[in-house]
Amino acid sequence: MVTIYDIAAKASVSAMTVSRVINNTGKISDKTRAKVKRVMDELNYVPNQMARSLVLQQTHILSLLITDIMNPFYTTLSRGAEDAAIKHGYRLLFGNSDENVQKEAAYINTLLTARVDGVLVAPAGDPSLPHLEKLRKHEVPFVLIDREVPGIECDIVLGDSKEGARALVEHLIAHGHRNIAILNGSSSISSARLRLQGYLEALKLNDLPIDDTRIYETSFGPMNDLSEMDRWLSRMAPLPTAIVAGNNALALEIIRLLRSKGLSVPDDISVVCFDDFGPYAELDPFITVAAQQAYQFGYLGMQMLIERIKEGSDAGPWRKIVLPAELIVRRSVKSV
Amino acid sequence: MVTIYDIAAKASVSAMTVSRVINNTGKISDKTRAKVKRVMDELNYVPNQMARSLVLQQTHILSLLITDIMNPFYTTLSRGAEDAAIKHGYRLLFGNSDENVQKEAAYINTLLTARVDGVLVAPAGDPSLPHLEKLRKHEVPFVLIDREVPGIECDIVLGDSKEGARALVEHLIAHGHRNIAILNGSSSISSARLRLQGYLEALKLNDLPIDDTRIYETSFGPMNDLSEMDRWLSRMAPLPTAIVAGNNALALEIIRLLRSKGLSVPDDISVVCFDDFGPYAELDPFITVAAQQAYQFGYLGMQMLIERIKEGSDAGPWRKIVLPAELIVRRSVKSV
DNA sequence: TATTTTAAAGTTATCGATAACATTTTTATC
DNA sequence: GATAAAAATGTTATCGATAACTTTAAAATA
Repeated sequence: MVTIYDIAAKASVSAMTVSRVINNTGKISDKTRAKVKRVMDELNYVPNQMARSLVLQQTHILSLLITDIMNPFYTTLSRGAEDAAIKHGYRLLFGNSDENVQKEAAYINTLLTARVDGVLVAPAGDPSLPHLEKLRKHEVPFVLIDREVPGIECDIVLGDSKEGARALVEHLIAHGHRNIAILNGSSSISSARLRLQGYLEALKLNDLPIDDTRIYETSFGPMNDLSEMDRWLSRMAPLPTAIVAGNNALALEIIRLLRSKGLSVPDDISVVCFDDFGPYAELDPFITVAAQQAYQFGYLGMQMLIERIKEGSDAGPWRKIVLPAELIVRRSVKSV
Repeated sequence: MVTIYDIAAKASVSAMTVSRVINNTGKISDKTRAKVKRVMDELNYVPNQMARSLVLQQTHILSLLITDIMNPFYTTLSRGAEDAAIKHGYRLLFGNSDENVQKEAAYINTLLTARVDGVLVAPAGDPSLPHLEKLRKHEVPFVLIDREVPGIECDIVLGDSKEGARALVEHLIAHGHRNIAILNGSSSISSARLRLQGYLEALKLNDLPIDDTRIYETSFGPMNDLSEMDRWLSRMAPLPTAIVAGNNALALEIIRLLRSKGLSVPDDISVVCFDDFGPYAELDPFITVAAQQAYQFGYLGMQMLIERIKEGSDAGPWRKIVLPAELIVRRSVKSV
């Protein structure tokens, strides 16, 4: 491993001079600079970021912790976050919690030992509170995306889940649906709660009855037990004419389930959901969705995080960005 | 920031004793161990990985460098790689080169300064050679996935691109197609070259003519210029009855283009492609594909990388794993 | 009880860089 | 040409941990 001392020796200067050349600090004669640079090239020198970080007390690494790397909402969000991070000269450490609070906790411990400069987190849910408090205690700046966690004050980028859900349900009602079920994520997740609220409000405003058997909660993740979902469907008599899915992954699952039972979407049951399918919407622009601005979630969140890091302790008040969702009407809703 | 010295002072022991407690090394009395642990808890101590890495000369961080984080082939692969890395106690730094050699180069420089223990790379193409040589020169173990790079010998996980492409073309021929075009990735990418070879061989074996105007090369990435692709289509008279897309992203693009021109898939033109669509195949199981074992690419590649790191210099010969592709017949091919 | 052995600590140097201060060299000014 | 000012370079301490060696205390043996 080539170090600045090797460079220094071969160029007959001190290590400090080499450091100055590398960082372009202090005053150095052109002759010395050229000589040092030549030796650095010859020896293929690469600075050691560990050593640097140890002295400087900052790593210039940020982290993005998402809950499902297979979900296009999060991959698109990742692109936004990465673009913003790179633009400001940071590197990005990705993590994937799989909607699992334990995995998330382990990941945050790792980030703490790695001394990352900041974290952009889509928390697994309300039980993420202790980890976030741990970050706070260790003074690691963080910004939440997509989900609020009661008990923690911080910068946050949210989608307008309630309004988006309302729009989806109103759309169904406008197409004559009266018997609308909702397949949602866990109520320990703020966005799921708000989507349920939007659903309930829309029903109330249209004087439709609320029926608890038509509300089903499971994981937003992609690995649900379809047989349980199946039992839920069976419990409903009559079947709903439309189902609102709390996110895109759930929409795919319910559609798969319905098809496996010989039911057609939308001929037998209409399905709408939160979040679009990224480039895969092209596959067959089929499902009517409340599309969120995934890229912006990542980009704006990362930007806030970096600003917060640069401000340091003289920080302003917490900021909250709420991005609207856009209803994209496709072919998964039938008029009844 | 709490350090082992703070712990040491408060527990009235030396820093070395604290270090021993943390790492469970050396001999320590139960009483001392308990006391140190208590103080560590009280002060919320978290070890500094930078300092540790500096001494130990290893970071326990691995990196996965992919070319398109939005592509389900790579996100699925990422899951496999992550699972294998975590299983062996490593952390994973993700990177996204966007099929861009410059971006890849920058990323590899970063990895070098971060002193990661190893890298799993899906190289942007043959021009990635210099970066890989740089890794080699700095003795950073790496494993290639999905794409070979002439000039570099290393462990590698590949898909059987030639055979997969042949199977796709044979499938088309079996359905009566005689006029088959190919929309492929850049010929600077080994897998694209092999897919073209498979295509050509299948045509030859079936005594079909080869027509250069029916072969079009662009980027595997998701941001192609459709107008140029459009001009390619226009140059072909008559239009092909079927198109083989070199990967899933290209399939989506050509389908979008065809639809925008009022052409239907498969009624007017059949389309098949390499790589499946992950969970989005559920959206509408529509396109006939040669599906690769994406998860295994990541899992096996990461496993090889970790073995290579642990073996150290007494390494065995380079290993090459070739995973077959599976033809999944759906509804994007019409018999003619 | 004296001596050896083992257990349980402590000291010092080191990893590779940079900050802060110190010194030497060069250039400018009178 | 002497002196001050500025430019260029060097020295030392430090970041937070661990390895290698050393010392001290306790237990085992003669």
